Amino acid sequence: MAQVKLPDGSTKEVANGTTVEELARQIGAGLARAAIAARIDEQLVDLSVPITADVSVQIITSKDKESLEIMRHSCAHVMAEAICSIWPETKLVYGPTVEDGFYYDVDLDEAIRPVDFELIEKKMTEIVKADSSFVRKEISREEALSKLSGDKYKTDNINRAEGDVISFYSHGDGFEDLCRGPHVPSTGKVGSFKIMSVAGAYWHGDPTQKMLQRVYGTSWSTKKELDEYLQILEEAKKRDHRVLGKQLDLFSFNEAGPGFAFMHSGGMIIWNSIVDFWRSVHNRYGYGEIKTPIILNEELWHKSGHWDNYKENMYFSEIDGVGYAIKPMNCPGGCLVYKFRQHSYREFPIRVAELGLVHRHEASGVMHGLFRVRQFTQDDAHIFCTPEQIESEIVGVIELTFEIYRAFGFEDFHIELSTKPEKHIGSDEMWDTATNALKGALKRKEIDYQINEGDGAFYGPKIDFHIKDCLKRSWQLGTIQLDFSMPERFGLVYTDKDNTEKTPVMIHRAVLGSFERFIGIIIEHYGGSMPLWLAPEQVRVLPISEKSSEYAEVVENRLKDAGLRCSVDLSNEKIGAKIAKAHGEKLPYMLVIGPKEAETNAVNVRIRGVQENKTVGIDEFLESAKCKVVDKEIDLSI
RNA sequence: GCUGCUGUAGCUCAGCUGGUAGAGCGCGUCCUUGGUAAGGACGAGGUUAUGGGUCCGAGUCCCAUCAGCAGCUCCA
Repeated sequence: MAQVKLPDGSTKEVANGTTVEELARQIGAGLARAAIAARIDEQLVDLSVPITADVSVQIITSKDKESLEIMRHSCAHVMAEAICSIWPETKLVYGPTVEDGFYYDVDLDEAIRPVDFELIEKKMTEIVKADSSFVRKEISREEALSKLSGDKYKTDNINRAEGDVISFYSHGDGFEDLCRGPHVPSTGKVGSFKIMSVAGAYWHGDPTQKMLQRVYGTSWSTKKELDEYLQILEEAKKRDHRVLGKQLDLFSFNEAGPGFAFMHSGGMIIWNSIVDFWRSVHNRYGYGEIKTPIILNEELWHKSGHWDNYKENMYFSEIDGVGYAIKPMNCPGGCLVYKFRQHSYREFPIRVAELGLVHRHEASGVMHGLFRVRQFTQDDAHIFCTPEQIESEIVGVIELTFEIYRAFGFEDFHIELSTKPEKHIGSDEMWDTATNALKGALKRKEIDYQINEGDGAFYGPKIDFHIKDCLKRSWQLGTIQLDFSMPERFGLVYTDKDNTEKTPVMIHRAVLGSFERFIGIIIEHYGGSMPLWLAPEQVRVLPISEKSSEYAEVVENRLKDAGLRCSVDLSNEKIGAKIAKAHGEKLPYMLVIGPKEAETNAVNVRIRGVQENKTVGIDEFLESAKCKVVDKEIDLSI
């Protein structure tokens, strides 16, 4: 007999060798029906596992979050069988679960196309209907290796697996796959699924290896959950900044310059509003602002180390027979400005910001709307200071960064610290000092962070800031990078207290990262419905008919005098159509006016997304709107 | 850069196995002068991404180039 401890604290005695499934049945028929897998002493196992000692057991049902992963993994096996039955020459590689679903990498010369998904799903449905059991078989590592000796992918998987026992799972007639498990008891329990997409993926993520086909699928406990998930995907699609940018006439791309964004006047209003805010904050934090040239002599880039470490991403040109480079970063230019005159320790720290336009030749396949472009504006800054000042300067940058993020409603951030990469300049000692300074500042601000070993820039370690948008998607924005080597390379010095020349420390930092990308992020974050202070057009006056054109002009002038961005819709349309059009353009405020309003110097205010409307005096509206702009308020209600 | 898919009117898309382009929205003109999420009529718009090829004939089939999309690798 074995003593089984259950999650509610109770114990149950069962015969030695009782399977978990039998245990579930003894507890209750409902539980047995709902059971997907189990956890024995912290380890996830199949229901068919026998209990042979005193253990604690938790039966996992679809209510537990672990079940979804198990289900999806099983679903991946079902998909693998379906693919193998359609294309018998398929070699299976690896099929894990991912967030929201699973994929299976397969080696198959014939391309699987989206039109084939239906066929795969049909085959899967047959396998699910058969409801055949998942059967686990364990053999020794040696046996497994000889069994699969002809299969380089599975042999590789065995070599990567831990332990001496290698397990296989089979279901139905003949389908078997190397797998750690656990699995749902039978193919009928893989949930509601859908094949999502297919794309190429290198074996082991290594570009020198064969390109495999990665088939993505998703599965959920119920059809309803699957439909909800597909619905959310639809919603995210509507928020796509590439779609909204086109629809709202904010920016565009053209074949004439792949990866180079064209900012339209609407997009530039958003841009300039952010710049105004950004400048005011930087001014308050003691930054000066400079602007350095986009094209600089190639020699400079040899000196900075970019030629050796970043050449493949740079654009080059020639002027009067002399080599020039288009800047991919602003720091060398910043160093030249520093060098323009002498500096004393008394001036330190010197904080110099630059909205620098940089060009980087990104691989053609990685471009993505405003998120990944070949030309972008960094909200860069370089701080020159003494080693003693590093920590407090970093603390200052962190405070400034958080203040800016909060203005856009980003409250959920996390920080990552990246250390020395393989390709780097500077001594190990330098790297240690720099890395410790960053850690010190984070400790002082009591900020938790994650460490990414080997992920730093070639000239120094860095801290990266990540934010989460309203759809809980994470984005990297700001970065702080310590640099002890660039000042040395450029021969930057300052005169210290003891009247000797010393090399300053240089801190590179960006808060928003790239203006282009940040604008893309906030478009998605706000779903195109920009807060008043960022909205390209803030108010539109909608006269009921031509008879009110004159009063519309009066209202428009009042709005313009108050500094609000506005227009009047004088089109020959009924009021309903004008409202619908303004809503489509995501106008924050619509002021409906007719003879009634004209009589009392009033406006009837309609707010974006709100059905009810309210008549107020012009002055009252202006006062409220002006305050909302100044306070960067998101709520539009008056 | 790699793999796969896509490219038709300003936008979103239709166009079956090859037989000389179509809708809705938008745009223009006119009618209508209206009270809160799209009134009506008429009309203008396309070397079907580009360049080759097969064919009596190509939006449709084949090849190349360019661009976009989904991923992979890389990255702000």
